[in-house]
Order: sequence, then C-alpha cells, then structure tokens
Amino acid sequence: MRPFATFEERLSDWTTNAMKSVFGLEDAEVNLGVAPTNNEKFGDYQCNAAMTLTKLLKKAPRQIAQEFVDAAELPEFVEKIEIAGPGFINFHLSNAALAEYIQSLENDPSLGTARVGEGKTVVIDYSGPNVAKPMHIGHIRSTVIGNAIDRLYRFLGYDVIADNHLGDWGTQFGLMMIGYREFRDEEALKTAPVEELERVYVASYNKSKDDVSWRESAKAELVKLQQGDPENRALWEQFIELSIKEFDVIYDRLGVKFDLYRGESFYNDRLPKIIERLEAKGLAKESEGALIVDLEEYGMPICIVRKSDGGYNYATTDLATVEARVEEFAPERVIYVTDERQQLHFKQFFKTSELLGLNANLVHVWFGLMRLPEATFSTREGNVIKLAALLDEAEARALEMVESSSPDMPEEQQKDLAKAIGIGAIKYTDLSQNPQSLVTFTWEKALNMEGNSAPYLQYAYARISSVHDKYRAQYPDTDLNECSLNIEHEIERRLAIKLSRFPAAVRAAAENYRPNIMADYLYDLAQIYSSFYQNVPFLKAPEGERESRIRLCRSTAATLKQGLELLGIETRERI
RNA sequence: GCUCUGGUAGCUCAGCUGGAUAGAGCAACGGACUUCUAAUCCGUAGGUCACAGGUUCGAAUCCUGUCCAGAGCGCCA
Repeated sequence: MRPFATFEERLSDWTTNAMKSVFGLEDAEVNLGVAPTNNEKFGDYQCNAAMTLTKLLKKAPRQIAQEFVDAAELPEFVEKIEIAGPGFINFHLSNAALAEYIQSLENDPSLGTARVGEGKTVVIDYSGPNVAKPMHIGHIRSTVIGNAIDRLYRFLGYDVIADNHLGDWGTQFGLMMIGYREFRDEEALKTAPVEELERVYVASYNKSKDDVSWRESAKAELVKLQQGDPENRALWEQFIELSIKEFDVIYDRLGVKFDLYRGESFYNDRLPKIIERLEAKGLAKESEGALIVDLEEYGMPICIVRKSDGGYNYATTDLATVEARVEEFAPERVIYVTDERQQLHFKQFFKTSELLGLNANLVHVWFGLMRLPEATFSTREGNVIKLAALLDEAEARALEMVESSSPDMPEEQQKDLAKAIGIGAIKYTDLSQNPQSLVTFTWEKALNMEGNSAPYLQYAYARISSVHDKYRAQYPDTDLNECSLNIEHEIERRLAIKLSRFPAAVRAAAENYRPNIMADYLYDLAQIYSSFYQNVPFLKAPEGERESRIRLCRSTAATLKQGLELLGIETRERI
C-alpha cells in the first residue's frame, strides 16, 4: 500500500487551503500549490501564489507572502518557511519527515506512486511493422517508446492492452504473391525468411515498373486474395507467420511483449459497415469517383475512406479498429505511437471518429523520424540499417567492454551482462531525449556507454548491490530494519529529496507520453548517488551512520531498478 | 502555397502547462585509484536560448512576424 501522499501533494493541498482561508478566496482559479525548487538554496518546494495574487488582492506580493506566513500554521513535516526575492514562499522539509518517508517506501512496491489507473483500460498501439519486411532502425523508436509508455501505464495501475497493429494487408501483396512464385530462393527462405521476402518484393516491384502484364497479374492475384482464394490465402498466412516469428526474435531481445497481434486484416469485415455508418450520418460523399469525408470546416484536407476502385484504405481501417476496440475493451483512452509523418492522418481520422460518434478518447503520440547524417534512409536508397544488426553491434561492443573490465567473470555471465548493457544503451539513447525532436542516427550516439547513458545507471545500480552484499557479509547479524535511517549529511538529504520525487516523475512521464522525463529523473538520481558514493564512506562509517547509509543505498537501488524497468532496461547486480 | 514540428555551449541533447544565477554528456584543460567496482568522482573553461517585436511583476518557455531546417498536404500506410 502507498503509505503517504508525496510531499508535493501534501504541501500543495496545504498551501491551497491555507491561502484560501487566509485571504478568503473561495473559487479563485489560480494555482496556489507548490512546485519543486530548481535550486537547493531556495529550499525544497516553492509557492508562487503571492505574485499571481497581487492583482486579485491588490497588494504587493511580499506583503501577501508575509501575511500568509504570519497567519498560517505550518504542517509538521515543514521545518522552515521563508520569503525570498519578489515574493517566493520557500519551504524546507524536515529531515525527520524525509527520513520517515524514505523508510515507509521500503515496503511499498509502487515506491509511493498512486495507482491512478486502477479500474481503467488503455489500449496502446505501437511498433506495427509491415509484414514481409525486416525491421530496421526506423522501427526502434515506436517499439521502444511505445513499450516504455506501456510499462508506465501498467505501473500506474492501468489495464494495458498492448496491440501490435501489423501492416498485413494492402496492395503490396499482389506483387508479393507473383514475386514469390517467380523469384523465391528456397535456401534463402530457410535461413533468413523475411529478408528473402523483401528481396522478392523488391524484385517484383522493379519488374512491375515497365511490365504491364506483370502489373495486371499482380492486381489479379490481389483480387483473388481479397476474395478468399484458398491458395493465395495460405501463402499470405505464411508470410505473416514467418514475419511474426522473426519479429518476435527482435521483441524478445528488446524485452517487448504484446497482448495482441491484430493486423489491419483483422478488421476487414467491419469496413463496409463503417462506410455505411459514415453514409448514414451524412459524413461521406462522392468526389472524383472516391468516397470522402470533407473536413474543410475543421481546417483539414479531405479524407478518403473508399478509393475509386472500391478498395478501402488506412483511414477506414483505423475507424473500424477504433470501433472494434471500443466494443471489446471500452478503453479510457487509446494511444497510438507512430512517427511524425502521420500527424495529419491521425488528426483527420480522430475528427472523423468523433463525428461518427465512436466515443473514444484517442491520443496520437508521435516522434521525430530517424535520419542518417547524410540523408533520410529508405529501402530504395539501400542505406537502411537492420534492427537486428544494430542490436548485434550493441551487444558486441558491450561484450568488449565487459571482457576488458571483468576478465574473471564466467563467459556466460559476460554475455548475459553484455546483452543487458548493449540493449540498454540502445534503448536509453531513444528514451532519454524528447521524442519529438529530430533524431540523427549515429553509431557513436546509439551505443554511447559513458556519461548520460544506460550503462551509467546500470553501473550505479551494480555498485550499490556490491556495497550492500559486502555489508551483509561483514555484518550478517544486523537487521537493517531495526536500525534508524537518519538524514544528516547534505548529500544524503539531496538523495532523499530525489527519491521522494519518483512518483512525480512517473506521473509526468506517463501523462505527457514522454519517457525521457523518467530517464532524466533516473540520471539525476544516479548522479547524486555517484557523488554520495564517492564522497562519503559507507562500510567504514561509524556504526549507526553506516546502517543508515546502507538503508539509503537500498532505497536508491530499489528506485533505480524500478525506474529502469519502467524504461524496459535491465539491471544486473554485478558489472 | 497551406499545415505541423524544430532552431539552446565546438558537437549531441535536457529544460518549454511563465519563476530566482539556462543545465548535462562528449570533446578541451587540471586533479582523484594502497581505501565500499575509476563504465566513476572533483574542478576549470565554454551561451546574444535563430532574429525582431509583443504580453507580464517576471519570458529559453506564451503570442505575432521574419529567417533556416525537417515532415505532411486525394486514391500508400
């Protein structure tokens, strides 16, 4: 159970109520709560209400602050209150309250985080690679960011349904079918099936460019597939099976698990009905032979829901998917994680969904496209880097480091460690920056293992584990839970304050769909810990102080481990 | 042309729902391994937060315009 509300929550409640009663503000729509200070010398939390209330109360900010301080009775966890600058009200928490809070977290698996999602379902749609194409480095962001959001929401108590909306339907399958029959290499199909399928597709596509009859037969095969021709259907199913099998290898390496693999094709049967609903609502109309939804009055271009050849497209499938998800899961929200190019599409389809009355809270989380330093990469340019190759390289580089720094470690353990470090480094690179910024891929950056990187965090964790184990070996009979946790040294205080802010980091990361908030938090925490580690003794400290510090270390380890887990990054006790 | 993003230290990036002196990492320079794991720590140096206006007690953060870069804009997904 969560033992306490966080200090920020308690203090905000307190200042809000106290402000209201001191100044008789009942329904004032101003923020009267507190925020963390950005500099320790200003205390731990600050309230800026005195400045914002100047107009309303027609008094000088410092006067407001002074009146407030004079009238209010401090909560017991606040040691000191000060007025500073133009009218900031700064709060210093008492060390005793801080110590008590940290101790209470030791029995709380959620580390003080409120389970705000309890009883709510959220569908997260991410990764979504295309069948018959190998995953390349462009797929890593949706997968890794989507998975972190998935983990964050689960941690908040939401019932998460992670759905991998595979691109398993579309015009490319006509070319695939005939290409497969003509160009396939059985040997290659056995060793690297999806790569071979892609090669087949590219060959078929190239041939279609100046071969009319090839194009015609591709179209005919597609129609056969769509009409349920058993032979084409079986082939198509085989493509999907092979692809999923290979994707799963990657997902397994990345520690990503989906609850559902429902490709676009899953919703095929619903498409005609969606069109009917659109027509019944008077939303769809004919234009140049196609059926469209006119979104001009919402400032958007038209949205095609049925092509002039009678086929359906992306928007239609997405509407049907929402309809199905609402019926089956009644989600509180549906989160889509894709790259930036699809922003307009999602805006259009969200609006159409709303007009249609599908009654779903839809969120598009988009991230910047990954580029190479020279150019955008693309299959046609032939400059793609396969995801599997990236992961291999990461593990290989990590293994080199492990071998040189821990030559005595058994080989199996070295490999296991290299996997955790290599994959962690890759993930962290993506998760530690704002998803919406442009990303230029460089090996150096992707595999960074120093400074602000996953290995830095993993290293901090391993050092704590090591200290803790040494403590246990030296003092096997001491029950740490019987020893008091005291906060005395300044660095201990900084660490404790940081630990107490874990729940805020989780909430902010989840609510803003920004795992980098969590990554930032963990990096800060690890930095404070590293400084702590380097500057004060633990095992050599006098009794009492020693036990207290070990307990603080233990809490730090628990927080680091949990936080990294929320990012999908593994920890090891030894590095 | 229209729409959406971004522009912060030499490089890569945080910070952006307005708060006090703009932060990290890398690179550079100087220090710390007989001591709990140096993948670390301590320090020095590095900035017109693209530019110009505006809003306000207060702007890197909000608004407008300009410049630069990326993406999207009817039958791909």
